[in-house]
Amino acid sequence: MSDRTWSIGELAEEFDTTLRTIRFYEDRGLLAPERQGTTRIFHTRDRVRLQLILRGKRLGFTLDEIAHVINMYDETPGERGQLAFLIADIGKRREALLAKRRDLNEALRELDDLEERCRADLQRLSDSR
Amino acid sequence: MSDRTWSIGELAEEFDTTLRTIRFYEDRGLLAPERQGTTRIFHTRDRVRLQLILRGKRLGFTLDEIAHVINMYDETPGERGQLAFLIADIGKRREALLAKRRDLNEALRELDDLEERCRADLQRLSDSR
DNA sequence: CCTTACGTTTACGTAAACGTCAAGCTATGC
DNA sequence: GCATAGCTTGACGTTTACGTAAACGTAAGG
Repeated sequence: MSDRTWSIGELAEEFDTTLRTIRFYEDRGLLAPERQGTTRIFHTRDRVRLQLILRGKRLGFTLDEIAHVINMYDETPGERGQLAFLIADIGKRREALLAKRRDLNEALRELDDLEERCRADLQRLSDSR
Repeated sequence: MSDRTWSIGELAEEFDTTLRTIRFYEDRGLLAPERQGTTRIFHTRDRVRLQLILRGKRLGFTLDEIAHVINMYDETPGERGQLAFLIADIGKRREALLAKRRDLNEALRELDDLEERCRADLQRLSDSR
């Protein structure tokens, strides 16, 4: 597909992060952009990985957890046993995400309750005048 | 309601956290348990707050953000202007949670895709033998 | 009376995730 | 030909969220 490439600055701007952060992710082995001399060249593949990383961060995962998941997407092994392991791993990851979604939905419900109470309070203020 | 109380150790065990963590939250003003002498006595109110804090953490919010939200639940002001502010604030919080849920659902979808690919690979391995 | 369990404060340590210089290379426009 | 913009690698600093150790208080049980 798109064989466009990006500089580190372009990616930082696009995803509202910093050069330092992107370099840090490379240091941690989460990214491995091409090099032309010393300069980093990011391909679509790297871009996608960066998006995965940042999304993981927004969801409160650590970089280690994120690295784990990213490698799941990467290594897609051909061997039988490894595939079984991977599928089991996917199950665990899904459970973690679902747990998070339960937390999230609960928080949303409570927020709705709070707003309702606020609106009721406002109504009462209007009525009593 | 329940006028039961808890020791710091009981709460730590129940929510699978540590004494240090709970004390730290008190230090940061997120909890303010009763004192009998120097010993902390936690009431239902404190317990609920602790649950809120831990859930917030699981969702990747900072303690500052969590403090903000907790205070929203607490201060429920009676005045008109403050109520309007609070409602606006609730809107922002909700948007943050919804954004997080979008991220989450996307991650879940991709995980499903990956699993499907794995199962297809397994199937192919079985077929070719 | 002494241990054991549970609690307390104080204070320094630490891991994660970057921020912030410093010092230097490189390519392009004027 | 030189300033400017953007990139590079160190290396030390900072914030957040606790961990950990020291030194001590308190209440119950054998």
